[in-house]
Amino acid sequence: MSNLAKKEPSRAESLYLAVKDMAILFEFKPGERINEVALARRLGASRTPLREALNRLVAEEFLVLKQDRGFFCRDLKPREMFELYQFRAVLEVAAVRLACEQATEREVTDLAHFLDQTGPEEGGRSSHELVALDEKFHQMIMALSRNMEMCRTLENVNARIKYFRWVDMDSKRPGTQHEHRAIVQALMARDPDLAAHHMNAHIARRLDQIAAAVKESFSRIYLVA
Amino acid sequence: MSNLAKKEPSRAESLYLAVKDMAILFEFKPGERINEVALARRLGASRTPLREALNRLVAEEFLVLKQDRGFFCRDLKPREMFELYQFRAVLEVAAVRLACEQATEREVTDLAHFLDQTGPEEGGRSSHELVALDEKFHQMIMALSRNMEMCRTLENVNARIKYFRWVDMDSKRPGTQHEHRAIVQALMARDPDLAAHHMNAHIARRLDQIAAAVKESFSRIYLVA
DNA sequence: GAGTCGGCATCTGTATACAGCTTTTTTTGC
DNA sequence: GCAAAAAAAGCTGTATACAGATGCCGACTC
Repeated sequence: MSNLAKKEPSRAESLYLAVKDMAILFEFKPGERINEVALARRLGASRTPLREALNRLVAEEFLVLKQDRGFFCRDLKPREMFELYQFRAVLEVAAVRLACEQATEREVTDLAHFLDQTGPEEGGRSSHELVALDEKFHQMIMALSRNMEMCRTLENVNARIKYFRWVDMDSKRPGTQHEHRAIVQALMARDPDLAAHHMNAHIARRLDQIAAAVKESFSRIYLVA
Repeated sequence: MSNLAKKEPSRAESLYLAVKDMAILFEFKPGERINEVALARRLGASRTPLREALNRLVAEEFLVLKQDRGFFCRDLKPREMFELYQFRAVLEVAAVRLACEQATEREVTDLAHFLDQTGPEEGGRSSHELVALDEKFHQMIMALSRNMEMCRTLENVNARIKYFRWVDMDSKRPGTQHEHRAIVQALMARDPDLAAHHMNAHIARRLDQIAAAVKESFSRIYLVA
């Protein structure tokens, strides 16, 4: 039939995905050293492809590599989380401005539809699901900016703050949906300044809760263990 | 004396730096396949640490990895260059706004001093030197934003467009210094909107020259060979 | 003469072996 | 009994070997 049949990914590739997930979930504790031999055995591969995966994750800032001492999990520093949130705000504000120029009518109405379907408020969803939906909404706007580079960077930032967002999402914050709707309305009106204003308020609102949420993150990370 | 003596970097680390430089200089032609055995021999190492370096560069988008076919040099696509320039503008506009709030008086005057020392206009410098100075100026502002994550991302973007900037710098554009000065003055006045305006104009001015500069880049890349 | 098949050369992807550095444990000196 | 030194264990960083995939080239077919 098809020789388009997707060939299965290399060991290094699947290890990369697996270890990245583990890093996102903080299955490695902050600052913890990663034992290559043990991890390779656990994941059923040898050290060579594992190390290639680990090197990619160093470049993406999920891990840190120390000379002759090996790979370590990144730290979880409040300051770093703050900067990532700030970065996210910068990216998304720029994105929504560009989207005001670039998006087609169809795309904007699709976005509004997406909001409708995900319901007015949480509706019994887990925080993982809620974050996934929230992230999806924001990624859709980023896509409308037509800038793949910014899109890729936002994905990286999102992955690095995801754990944190799960925690943050649990300390309930109503009105998210409402804020999203304000953004879409500004987008429909093709008003970049207004859209940017709403987007910035939406994200910046969380900035001052960061210290508390980092504390909470720590306790969860170590409770799981 | 000191046991702080910096221990020399690992093979993988120095290979990473060496190959990154080669990628920046487009010593690999766009789309070209990289022969690991040949490159490893040329750089005096074995394939294992070289592949670790190459994997890092894939994560940084200097190279592309194709299943069972190896590592390839990134393409040089006008669209991609456009997006990177746009991204750079977004980052730097945000940075200068933050700098208006965050920078100390001392830092701003240092910045002005830096401009003075680098002279009114080029003064017989090579385009490599001019780009280095220009980049330095912009990185100094980025540092004033106090956001390390954005700083790191800007470094990556700059590295990826550096070749392109060398070419662009050659097709002389006077007034750079003047524009820089306008940015610093707005910064001194702590006027974020004005500073952002100047920064954006400064970078955006190049956006429409991109198609031409990419063409020119191609011819240079292949002439060197 | 164009196209296809088969075999050969080349190269990548992975496992494994080993040297050297780090960390831990044990031993020694006081 | 404690601290420092020495030895042992463990782990990383790199080289090398090998299996499997890809791409090339010539022979054969129509």
